[in-house]
Amino acid sequence: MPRSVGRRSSATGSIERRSGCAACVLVNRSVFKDLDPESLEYLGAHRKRREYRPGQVVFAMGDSCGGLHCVSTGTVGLRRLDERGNSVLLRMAYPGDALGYCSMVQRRDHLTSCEALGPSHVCYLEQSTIDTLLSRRPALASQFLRYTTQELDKAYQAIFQNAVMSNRGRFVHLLTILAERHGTAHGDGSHTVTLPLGRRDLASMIGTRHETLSRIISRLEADGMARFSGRTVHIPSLTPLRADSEVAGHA
Amino acid sequence: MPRSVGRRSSATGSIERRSGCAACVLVNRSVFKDLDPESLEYLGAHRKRREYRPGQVVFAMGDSCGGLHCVSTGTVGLRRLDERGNSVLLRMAYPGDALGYCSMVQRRDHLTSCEALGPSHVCYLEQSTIDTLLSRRPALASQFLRYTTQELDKAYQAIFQNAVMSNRGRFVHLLTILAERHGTAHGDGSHTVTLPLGRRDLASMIGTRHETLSRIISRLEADGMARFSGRTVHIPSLTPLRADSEVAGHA
DNA sequence: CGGGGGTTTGAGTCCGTTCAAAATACGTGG
DNA sequence: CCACGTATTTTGAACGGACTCAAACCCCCG
Repeated sequence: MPRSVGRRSSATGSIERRSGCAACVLVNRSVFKDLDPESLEYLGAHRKRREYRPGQVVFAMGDSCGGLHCVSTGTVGLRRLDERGNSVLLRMAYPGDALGYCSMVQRRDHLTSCEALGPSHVCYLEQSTIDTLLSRRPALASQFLRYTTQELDKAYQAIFQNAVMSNRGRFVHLLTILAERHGTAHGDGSHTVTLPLGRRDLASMIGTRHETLSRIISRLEADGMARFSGRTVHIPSLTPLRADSEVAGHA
Repeated sequence: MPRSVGRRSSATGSIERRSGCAACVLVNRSVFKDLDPESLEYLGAHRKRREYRPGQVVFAMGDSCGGLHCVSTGTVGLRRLDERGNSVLLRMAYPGDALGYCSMVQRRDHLTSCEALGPSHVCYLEQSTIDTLLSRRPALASQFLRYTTQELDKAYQAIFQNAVMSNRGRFVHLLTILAERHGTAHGDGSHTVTLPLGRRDLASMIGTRHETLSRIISRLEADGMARFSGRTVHIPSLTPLRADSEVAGHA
């Protein structure tokens, strides 16, 4: 059972300086962003904050959902599995993102599992805490609604692009997104990206096999669009990548 | 501009017998299902109900979103297009389903277009009407939240299946879903389905070309799993279809 | 009877998958 | 620090599937 840090305000990380969730909320743009100080205080007093190492499981498919998770630092992934061992990384979540809200709202067991992709901190909020806050602050429900509809739009966009783009186009598109999140830009417009995922998970995100992804990567290198070395990618320029994912028809 | 029927309670259809949305709400399970009679009355008084013929557009991508649409009768489709003429049918909606709520919640123009797939009735509710109701009945926000999270779960499930299943598996799966909605069961376990879509849209829903879909259909007929004649499908038994979509690995 | 859209079929090519093996990176313990 | 075992990634070859382009077909409607 996660316990650890709790509400101690004199803890190590700089994020612990301020009590509760105030620090998170200020730097990020979570669903709690417009909450008043009193509610934030309440939230901070009732959260359980826990550290996760890469690969560690936050919750698993089939687990009962007793509340809401919220990413504080790091990167986590939502994964779905089936009986035959297929694994797909459905979504990546970053500080401020909520996790497990579908199951919480519907009072149902988790349909996806969640694991840390890098060193991360994830907070946990009991269902009762959220319910109390929702009844006291109706505006919070609107924020949740805004958040879920944004995610829904993203999901539909992903479905559309999966239907319309080629494997290569999908990967190039994924690469540009990852570059924005995990890349550092250099003066000459080139970027260096440290991917938070292995080949298998990258392949699952574009709906193909890791062998196929390897060949796609080879071709990208042959075209001079990127150089791959393990999880490190060097991209001379994002422009041709974006152009590629725009044009890339179905085959 | 849609106008027409409005609040007249002595109109033609049987659904018009009861005033307002009460009839819709009772038979279906819309987001308004648990609303009190007074609110339903308010809703019914402020809705604009309109009839659509097959192919007619309810709203289009880029249109400003001034409120919420709700399917009353029939079947409608949500479609997304891109610059190069690609068209994907993202979702089908049935009586009780809400449309355009993402754009309404986010106060943004529509990202998808919506058109009637068969003869349909769709109601329109002004943003202000929904806002008033939301402020008077906070429980309505919870219902919306439940609805959007359900749709989000469906979307993720679709992404997962697109990533994991073959074209044939995806189509068989789609076929079983359409059979449940649009099929009539016979005594011997066979079903007759009248598809509400043409081949092109069917193909777009599984992310392939209509030529490829034609060949998939040929193979299904060769396997004796279904007989196709235009938009009419006869399915001897759903059992082998379900088994097929379970097993069908990626290729 | 002649469009015109939608659907099916055909041939060729490319792409993606499978199975298998080699190469590389990684973590552990000696 | 190196050796080792393990997991991941890359590459190869063969097969099947899917895409493109194109033509024929069908059906509904004017």
